[in-house]
Amino acid sequence: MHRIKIHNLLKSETPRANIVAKGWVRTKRNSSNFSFIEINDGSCLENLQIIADESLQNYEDIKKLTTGSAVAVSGNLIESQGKGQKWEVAVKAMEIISLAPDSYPLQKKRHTDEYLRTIAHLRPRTNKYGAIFRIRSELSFAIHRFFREKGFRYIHSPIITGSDCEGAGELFKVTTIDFENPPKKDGKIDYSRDFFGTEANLTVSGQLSAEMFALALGDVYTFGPTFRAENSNTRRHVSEFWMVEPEMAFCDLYEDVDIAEEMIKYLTTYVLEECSDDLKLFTRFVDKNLQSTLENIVQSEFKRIPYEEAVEILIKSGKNFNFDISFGKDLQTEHERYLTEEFFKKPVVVYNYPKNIKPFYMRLNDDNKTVAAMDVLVPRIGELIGGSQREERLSELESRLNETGLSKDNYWWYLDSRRFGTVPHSGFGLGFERLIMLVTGTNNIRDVIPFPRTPNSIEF
RNA sequence: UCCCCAGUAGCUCAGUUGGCAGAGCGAGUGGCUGUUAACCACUAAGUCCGCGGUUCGAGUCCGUGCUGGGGAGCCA
Repeated sequence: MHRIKIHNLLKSETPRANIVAKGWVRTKRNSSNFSFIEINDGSCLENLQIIADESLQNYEDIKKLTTGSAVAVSGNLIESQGKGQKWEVAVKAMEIISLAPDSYPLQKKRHTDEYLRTIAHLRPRTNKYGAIFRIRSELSFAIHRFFREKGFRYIHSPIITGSDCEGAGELFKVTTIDFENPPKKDGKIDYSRDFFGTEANLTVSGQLSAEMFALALGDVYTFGPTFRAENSNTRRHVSEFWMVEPEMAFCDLYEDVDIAEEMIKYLTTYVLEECSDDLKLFTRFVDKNLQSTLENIVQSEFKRIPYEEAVEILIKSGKNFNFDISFGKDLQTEHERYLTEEFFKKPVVVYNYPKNIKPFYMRLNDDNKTVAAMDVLVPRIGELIGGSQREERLSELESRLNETGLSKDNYWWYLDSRRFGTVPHSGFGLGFERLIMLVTGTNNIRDVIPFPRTPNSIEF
C-alpha cells in the first residue's frame, strides 16, 4: 500500500482505516504497555502521533526506537484521545526501516544556529530548518508564478561567462589549466590555450544576457545561481547565492520600481497565505514582530526618494554617523538602516544616484551627474534589490565604457543591441536569500541556503 | 581585509584572587503515567581549542595560531 504524506493525513476531515505513513522518529514516550511515537516526514511542520501497543510482535524493538530512526507504520487514523493533536494513528504493524544510534547529533531540544551550521547535512531535519526550506521552495515557485502571470519569459542565462568584467565584484575563474605546469606566453599565463580559448569566469549577474532577450521577447527574467569571490564575511553575504533578475523592454525607471514593489508585495503575500503554519514558527521563536512586519510590507506604499533627498534627510537628521554623508558618496549600511528603520519605518526606494558610484550600463540622466539607478532598502536586511534603467543610447554607452576604463571590444555584442532597434529598458536584481531572510526573520544568510559557501568554508 | 567577543561533557553554559572539573539538558539503565519540552531515580561521559611561556601550581595570567560569532568595507 502506498504511503500517505503526513501533511495530508493531518488535513483529514474524517477517520481513515488502513493507512500507511512513513517518516523519521522525532520523539517517543513509553508507557507501561504502549508507546507514543511522533514521526515527521518533512511534508509539514507538524508530527504525526502514533500509538504502538504491546500486542505488536516487534514491540520490544519499538520500545527502544531512538530519535532519528526511520519507520513505516500501517494502522487506522483515529481522533486523538489526548489533547494537543486532532489525529493519531493506532498502529497495526510497524516496520523499523533503520535504527539511529544514540550518537544522533540532533537532540529533542533546541540547538543554536551556529551548532546546526556544523551539521548542515542534518539540520533540515529540525523544525526550524525544515520550515525554512519549505518556504524557500514555495517562494521559488511564487517567483515563477508572479512573472508568468505578468507575461514574462524565463531565460536560462549562462553560468560560465567570458565577460571579464560585468561591473560587479571579484570573479571566480573557470579553467582547465594545469596549475603545476601552466601554458605561458611572455612570462604570463596563456589563456588562449585554456579550455575556452580565453579567460572564463562564473557569472556575477545574468543581466547582460537578460537584456538581449528583453530586446527580443519583451519582458523576461532569470533566476539562478550567482557567484561572487569577494572576501566578505558578514551575515548578509555568501559566495554562491541565487538571484532573480527581471528585465523589461519599453520600461523606464519608475515602471521598474513599480514592478519591484509589486513583486515584493506579491511574494510576501504568497508566504503569508501559503506558508502560514511554517511562518508561525518564526513569529513564535525567531522574531515576535514578524507577522506585523510582513503585513506592513504588504500594506504600506514604499517610500520613493531621489538620492539627493536621502542625503539631505541624513544630513538634517543630526545623527552622529561613523561615515560622513554628502552628495557623491555612496550610502553606508548605517545610512540605509536609518532611512528604512528609523525615519520611514518601511521599505524605501532610493533612486537617481551619482554616476560615479554606479556601473557603466546605467542610463545617464539629463542632469549629466546622476544615473537612473534604484535600490530597494528594507528594514533589518538593507539592500534587497538593486536595479536601473539601462543606457540604451549607443554613444552615451560607449563614452560611459570609456570613462570606466572598459574595453569596447569585449562588449561588441552588448553594444550591437544599441545599434539595432534599441529601446528604453530597465531591470533589477533581487537577492533571493535576502528575501528569505526578510520573510522568515532569519538573521544569518548562511541559514537560508542548503549548504552555504563562504570564504574558507565549503564543507558539505 | 579591518575592529570587537567567544572557545570547558553529545548540546547550552557556570567556574571566585592562580589552588581537587561543575550544573542543566541530552544519552544509557530501571520505574511510573493517554503522554506530548512528559515525570521520578540511578549511571556513564572531559586533550578545559592547539602550541609556547610565566609560576611551587594555569580552565583562569602572557604570547601566538586555529575555529566560530558580531560589526565594518564590498554587494544582492
